[in-house]
Amino acid sequence: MTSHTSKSESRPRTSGDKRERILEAAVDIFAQKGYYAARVSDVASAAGIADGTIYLYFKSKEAILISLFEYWMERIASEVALAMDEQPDTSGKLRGFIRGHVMLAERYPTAAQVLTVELRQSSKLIREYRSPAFHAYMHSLVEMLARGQRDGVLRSNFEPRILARAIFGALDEMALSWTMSKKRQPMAEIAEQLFEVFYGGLAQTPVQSTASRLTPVIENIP
Amino acid sequence: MTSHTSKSESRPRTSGDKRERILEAAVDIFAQKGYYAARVSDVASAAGIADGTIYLYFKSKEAILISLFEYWMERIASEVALAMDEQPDTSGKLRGFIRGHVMLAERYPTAAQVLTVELRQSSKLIREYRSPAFHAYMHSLVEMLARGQRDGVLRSNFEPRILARAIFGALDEMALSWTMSKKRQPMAEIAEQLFEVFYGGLAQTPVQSTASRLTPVIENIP
Amino acid sequence: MTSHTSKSESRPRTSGDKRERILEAAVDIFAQKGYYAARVSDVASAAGIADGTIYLYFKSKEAILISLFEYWMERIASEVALAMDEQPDTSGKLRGFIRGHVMLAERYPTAAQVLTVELRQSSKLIREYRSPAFHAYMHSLVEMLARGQRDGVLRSNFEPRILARAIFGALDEMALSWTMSKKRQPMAEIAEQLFEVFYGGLAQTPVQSTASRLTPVIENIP
Amino acid sequence: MTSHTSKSESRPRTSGDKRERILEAAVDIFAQKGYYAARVSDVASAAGIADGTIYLYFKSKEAILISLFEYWMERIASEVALAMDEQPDTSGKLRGFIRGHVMLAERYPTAAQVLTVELRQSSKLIREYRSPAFHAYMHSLVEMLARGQRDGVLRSNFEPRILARAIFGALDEMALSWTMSKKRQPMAEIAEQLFEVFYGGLAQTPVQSTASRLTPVIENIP
DNA sequence: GATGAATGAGCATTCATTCAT
DNA sequence: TATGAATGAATGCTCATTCAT
Repeated sequence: MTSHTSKSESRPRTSGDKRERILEAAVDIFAQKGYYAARVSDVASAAGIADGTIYLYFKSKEAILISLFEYWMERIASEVALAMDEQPDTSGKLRGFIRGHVMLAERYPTAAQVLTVELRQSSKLIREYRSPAFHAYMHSLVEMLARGQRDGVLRSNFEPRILARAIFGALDEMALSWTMSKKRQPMAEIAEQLFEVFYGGLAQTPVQSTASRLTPVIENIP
Repeated sequence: MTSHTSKSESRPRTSGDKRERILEAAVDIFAQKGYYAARVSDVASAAGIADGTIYLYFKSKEAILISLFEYWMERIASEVALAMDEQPDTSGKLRGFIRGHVMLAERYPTAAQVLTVELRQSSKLIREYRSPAFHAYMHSLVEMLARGQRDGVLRSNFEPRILARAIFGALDEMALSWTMSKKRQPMAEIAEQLFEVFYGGLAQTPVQSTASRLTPVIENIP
Repeated sequence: MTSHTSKSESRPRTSGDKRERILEAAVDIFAQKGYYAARVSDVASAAGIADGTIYLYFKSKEAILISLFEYWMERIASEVALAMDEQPDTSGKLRGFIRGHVMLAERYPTAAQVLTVELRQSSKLIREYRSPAFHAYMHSLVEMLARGQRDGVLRSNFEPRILARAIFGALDEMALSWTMSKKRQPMAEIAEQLFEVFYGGLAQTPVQSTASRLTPVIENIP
Repeated sequence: MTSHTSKSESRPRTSGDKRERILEAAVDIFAQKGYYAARVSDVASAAGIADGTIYLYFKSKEAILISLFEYWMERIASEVALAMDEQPDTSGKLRGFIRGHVMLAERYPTAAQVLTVELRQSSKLIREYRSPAFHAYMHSLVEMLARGQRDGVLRSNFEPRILARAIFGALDEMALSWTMSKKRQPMAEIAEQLFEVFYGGLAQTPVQSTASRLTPVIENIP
């Protein structure tokens, strides 16, 4: 996925692997018109190929959407995995996770739009299709929270699966409202606010944002 | 909207105001099949009326979806407004807000499904249509957070508009994953976990869930 | 049919026999929108009555069109019959016929429009329905031409049925193009030109239009 | 356009350019059922193609009618132009014009039926659409009459535009009533009668059809 | 592989007509 | 008589998918 993915304009692409060109074109077209309003022929001409050629690479229109979902969820999953791996402690891992997710949306707005808006509509996708990449994504978040609890860094009065989902929902909504808004605030700032609130709520010892803190020690006193 | 709204089965209804019957039928049908897959005639027969009669009450299929959105956003908005009004302090208001939203989804699962899944798809709705009820909903949340900050109860290092959106995203995702899951955990429990995390992250003095706390006093020391 | 028949505007009528009000409204509406594009409810509201009431007076939408046709063909037939009866000789009768037809169109343009344009479309009307009034109209013209031939005033080298039809076609087209045109020339002038050409072509001794003529005297010679 | 165009039966055609096949099928179907009663799928199956294929060649059902009109008006226009060009004098040109028009109707009765009956109905066609071919047709007739007047062959007491329209109306009606009638008289005879009447009425010196006459001499006396 | 003409199932919407009041 | 809410049959057009070239 090259940088021109984020262009909402849809001129024919003439280089690169065909399957990838179709996916790139599809992101743009789906983001512009929405999945249902988008025609397969729109995607084809944006990709600079014939309509029929689409079907040499994808089983159906919906298969394009699913592939798109998998492709981007993998990117997000690996992005957040990387960000988490770089950090030794739970605090850093959560910050990395949030930043990773949210800043990928900043880098690829059209993709973010498709993921947040269009994906919820396809009954097949949401109801029947179980995405491996999405599960990997959720799993790494759940695991991180659970480990934090085991290590005593995070409180034990929440269920990791619930909170992981809530965090995902918050991040997803952030990405959505950000792509929809006109005046876009830097995602790094948004990510920091979210991190502080979530970590503050999840941790035994909440961070004190920028200021130095004495409280942690005391906090552990029951 | 009576309790049978939540039935996913679609036997013809034979009583009540016709416009309302259409809306009730539409929730069921849209939840079952998804908005795009649902046919107008499905809605009509679920409502026990002729296809053409739909158009005496709604301009188009999409108008049904919009009406549905408004109807339920108003319910959610008034539900959370009520729950907040009953509580004097920010803590109680936030808890009421979260519980109000999430438990309405528990009571009306099909409606929740339509709101969380189907509504994101209609380009008109999300992109062009600006819902008064949704804005009222967001506004009350933003205001509550802002007041909490002014009162010194909440930290000042977050922007109410950002966090309000994040909370909404989390609640929306909770409603979505809850309606999708097989074994449904009581929403009250989920709500409590979310409340504690969010309030813990937002407040100057985080709650200590069940246990007694000494920390608050100390927390205010910079 | 009162003079406001010719108004293309369609405000509700509130007086007069209901059946007649429906016909008056129908002429206006059909002339404005065309028969197929016109809704029965348009006619009803232009007539100031409820939709269903139409069906107390007419069997169907098409029945309105047929009644309209009969009503106006009778008017045209009686108009031209009157004009012919006032004249003793073939020449005068033909002039009366032409003037009668064409000037009725001038007086009732919307009716003329419906008769010339809309009537040809209804397959039932043209193909299955045989109008008594239209036949009466054609018959009087055929008879007049035949009598002219028997009297030796008109040439014998044409078939009255053929020429009657041709004259009707010419007059019908005159009415049509007149109602369609912006700058409308007085029908009296048009009628005179048509009369002179037709009579000139049909008569043993053609008229000499504006110039002084000696021929009239001769015309009467068998 | 091959000769089977005139068959009113509508068996699927399997050869020839597809656009032309659609037009041929449409003439038959429209003549049989009328434009409004005809379904697009009727035309498609008569043309031996799928419904959707129609829309690869025509924008809409109405576009077929318009194309039909243009196609046939061009044929008529070129037919009468040819017939007129072959004749040196006004008399011969008028005869050629009348014969050309009327005998084309004899050769292509279904097309004649569609042109005379169905075309008046489409509001777009008659009211909004201005046909180039129809104007060319009328123009050549008007010019011929005007030239006749300038040359002193035709009388000057008529307006070419008016009489051209009247002649067209007469010919159109001839075509219509001929296609509607059971026992069809040869169009050549009809054409001759019309020619004699019209030329007799238009000319300074009318033709003396078959029999010798003495009147002409007298006629010329002012 | 690539094409793009052809396919034909599918559906929102209209509107003449009915009938309970 | 008069109403007008309700009906439901009818259809032009779209567009994902196929397949002969």
